[in-house]
Amino acid sequence: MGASKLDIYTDQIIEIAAFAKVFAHPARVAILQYISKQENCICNDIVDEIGLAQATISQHLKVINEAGLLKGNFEGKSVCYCLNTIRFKEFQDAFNSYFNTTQTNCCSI
Amino acid sequence: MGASKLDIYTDQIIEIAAFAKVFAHPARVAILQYISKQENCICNDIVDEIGLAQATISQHLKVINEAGLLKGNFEGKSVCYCLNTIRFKEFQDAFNSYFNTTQTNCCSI
DNA sequence: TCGTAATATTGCAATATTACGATATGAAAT
DNA sequence: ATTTCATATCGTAATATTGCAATATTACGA
Repeated sequence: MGASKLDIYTDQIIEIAAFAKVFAHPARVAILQYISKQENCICNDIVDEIGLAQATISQHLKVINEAGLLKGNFEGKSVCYCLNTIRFKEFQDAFNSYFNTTQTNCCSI
Repeated sequence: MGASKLDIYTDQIIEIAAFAKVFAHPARVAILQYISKQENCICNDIVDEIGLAQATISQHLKVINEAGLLKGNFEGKSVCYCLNTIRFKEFQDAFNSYFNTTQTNCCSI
């Protein structure tokens, strides 16, 4: 096979995995970090910064956008991609919620 | 292609991506959650709980273990896998550190 | 020692991801 | 209107991941 069996997991677990997937590639981690630092973030800047082809960056941006992590002006020549900080905080909260409820020790070795 | 270009990223970014990859599959998220709840966690219990084949679970456990997230008794018939809470906390701290330094807003749309 | 129970490894098929060149699109400038 | 610039999409090749059956390993008990 190769496809994930999604029907056997709870919604919370699927959400965490989906969130983690966004960060599971260094290009996307780097892109998010870069976007948060810039006043005006257009794709070509990111291309120069990260060192991947424009098509590849655009593809990663799509993944980030589909996760709801972008906002801004998507039209015209001077696109301004920005981090959706509210959504970003949702990610952080979901991770922390998962981490904080998954720390019980089961044995003392 | 298909392989990641790792040489163009900082160590922090590669670490975050590697950490996220562990959680990027619902089976591993579920396994970690399950392990943390049990007194004695042996693989067969997990197989029954998660609903994947024993070989598949074992494979996911290997990924989790290679990330340093397991500890316990790995020998004999009655293995006891436990969550390495110290390492787990390292993951949480790395994520939070990344999240907290990546929240600056770049435009006000 | 032999069998058994529990877990790991191997090999393979199906699918997903990553990367990039080529091309399309869309808005602004000329 | 045409060109230009910035970004998106398409097509495709390379690689990675997921899942499982079959088999190997390993420790314990009879």
